[in-house]
Amino acid sequence: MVSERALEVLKVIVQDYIDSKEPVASKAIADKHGFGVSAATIRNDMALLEEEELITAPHTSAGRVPTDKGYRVFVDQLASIKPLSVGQRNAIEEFLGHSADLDDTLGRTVRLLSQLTNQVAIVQYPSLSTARVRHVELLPLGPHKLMTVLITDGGSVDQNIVDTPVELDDVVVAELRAHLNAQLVSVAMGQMPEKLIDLPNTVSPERKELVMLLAEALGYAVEGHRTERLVTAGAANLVRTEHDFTHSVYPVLEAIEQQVTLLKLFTEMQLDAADVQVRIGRENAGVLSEATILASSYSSGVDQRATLGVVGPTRMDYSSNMTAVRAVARYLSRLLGDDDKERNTA
Amino acid sequence: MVSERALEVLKVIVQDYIDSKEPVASKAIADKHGFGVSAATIRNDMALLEEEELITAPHTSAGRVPTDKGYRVFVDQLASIKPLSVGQRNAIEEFLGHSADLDDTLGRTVRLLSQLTNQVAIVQYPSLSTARVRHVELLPLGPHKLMTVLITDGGSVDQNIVDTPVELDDVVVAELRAHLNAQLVSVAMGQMPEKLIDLPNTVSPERKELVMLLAEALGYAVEGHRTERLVTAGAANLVRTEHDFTHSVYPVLEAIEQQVTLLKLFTEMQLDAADVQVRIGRENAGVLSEATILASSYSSGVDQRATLGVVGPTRMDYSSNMTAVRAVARYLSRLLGDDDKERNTA
DNA sequence: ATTAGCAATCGACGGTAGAGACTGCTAGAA
DNA sequence: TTCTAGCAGTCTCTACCGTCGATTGCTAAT
Repeated sequence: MVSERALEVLKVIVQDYIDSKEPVASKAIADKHGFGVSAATIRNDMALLEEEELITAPHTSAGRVPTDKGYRVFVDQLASIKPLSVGQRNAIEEFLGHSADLDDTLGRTVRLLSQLTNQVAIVQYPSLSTARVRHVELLPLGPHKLMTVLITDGGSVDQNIVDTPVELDDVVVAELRAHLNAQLVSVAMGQMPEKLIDLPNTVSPERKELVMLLAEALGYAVEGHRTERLVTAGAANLVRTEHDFTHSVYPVLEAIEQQVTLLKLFTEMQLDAADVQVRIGRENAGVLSEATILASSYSSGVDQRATLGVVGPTRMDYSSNMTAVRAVARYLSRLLGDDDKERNTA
Repeated sequence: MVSERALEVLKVIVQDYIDSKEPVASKAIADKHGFGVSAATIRNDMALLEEEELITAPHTSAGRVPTDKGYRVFVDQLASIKPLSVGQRNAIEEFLGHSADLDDTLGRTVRLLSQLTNQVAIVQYPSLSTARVRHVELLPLGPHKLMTVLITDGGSVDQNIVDTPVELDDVVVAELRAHLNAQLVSVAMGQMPEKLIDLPNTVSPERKELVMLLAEALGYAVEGHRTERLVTAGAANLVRTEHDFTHSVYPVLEAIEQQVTLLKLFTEMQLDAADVQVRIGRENAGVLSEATILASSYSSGVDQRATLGVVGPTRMDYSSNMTAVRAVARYLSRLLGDDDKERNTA
């Protein structure tokens, strides 16, 4: 077991190393942070910490750097909570204002988070399988062209254009619209595929073909929403911190762009939705084994949770980044949640 | 003036350098590409080319690399047109299929272009100031909530949610919808702001306040479309080619993410809309002075042109990348153009 | 448990030497 | 003229050496 003071030493090592990017020496610790003991004593503690694999020395005559395990202990037990800086507060305030729709809101959020943390920020679109259809609209765009619009109670809107084989007048369109809404409103997105398959059977035979086309178009919209999606910002930040990676950041950037790895990770992490989750270095498999992921979940209405977070080198400012992620997640929840409440009372 | 053979030598230097990333030596040229002359003769030609500042030697005992000017001559006079490879053709074919709307189409396009060229790909949204309003829709989402939907003949759709101070029944909404369409359909997006300002004056006083809210919401949609936007893909590719930049690629990536630099550049280049435009190294001001931009314009319906292209190091495969950019631009024009034709005949 | 002192280890830096890669030049051949 | 062969000159690259400084781990004393 390591002593109380040894843990303090670990804390100082992590903080100094994050600051300076240089291995931290025993003398530097004794000088700067006193503890009332000499460098030799610090060295003994460091030997202990090394035995516990919490720190490691790049080579014999160098100071020590934290291991993944060391960062883990730091995050779990030692990190003090930094309040948001004035600049960060201002940035969040400025982020307020008109936001047109979900796309816009999430786009702003991800840029905000990237600016606050100086890392790559990632926001997952809410999984809409629990969202419900609020309204289906049909808009004639011409005698043979119809636009379907699918609106959910999450505030998302999707449209598709359908070429109709037969000419449609407004009366028919109005009938179809009424019928579709009667059938589909309040259906959860997760139930939509089966509902849509069944849809053609709910109309008279001569309408069947047409309704199949409409069901197909609505199916695309549903599909586009059930598919998990991410938005990212601040990829350049990863290049800035390139030296913290032993190999190239290329595969990391690629993984971020491909999304699939991160989506898997986010779904895993979301299982436990409490506060900010941290995955450090080798705790992540594959190309992300040199990176740290901070993530938190946010809610966009009842039962709809999604994840947001940042990706960066293991050598990052855990305290302030965790604060930022937490703040943005809460903020976004409030923004989307309030919106939702408003709608429910409306 | 440089001789015919000297130009051939330049061509070989460019091609070899692109391949090998190493300065090209006179002996290598004589060995591989014969010319029926000895390395000494090639050296004489190289001295000439150096005098013309088409090539340069990193140091005394090294081969030569092309200068920006050398690449320029290569592109203008020497580059042979490479047909698309089978793989590239397949990728483009595969890109066919259902594409839901403009966002989706451009998103696929930019990923396609990035894959074809292994560079950062960029697609500009069509400037919609010449697009016209096709339809305005009002959807009641509740007694105090209304969604406005603005559809243009470019196929783009924008929606906003409005909280109405008074309760609205379907009859009123239908009236408003009819009125808005009567006033706004066929108006060019460029004319919309003034039209919208005038809009409240076209209704009875008791409706005025409400219509002002609607006009504001529609205004956001118009604004969102007049604002130039870019989508990008393949940022990781820039990191892959990092060594071709003397300094960090960080500012380059940042400029791409910020968009503003590229938008300016694209607008400049679009002036002359013929074929693929190339800007090499120092021909670009600022942070892009070590990069090359290939761009071509595509049309999305009558009079609506926008730009698309790739950004990469000056040391890139001009022949195949120019072919790819050209092909994708034509392809996208056809995709959007055909769509438009269909609609016009419908 | 702590400390002072000291030997040992290793990276960083600078200088040197040799090998290898090209070029530029010169004198002569086609 | 145009080209070529040959050669000296220049520069990079690599390896090697030695020194310097930083830092540790150990030991013996407190």
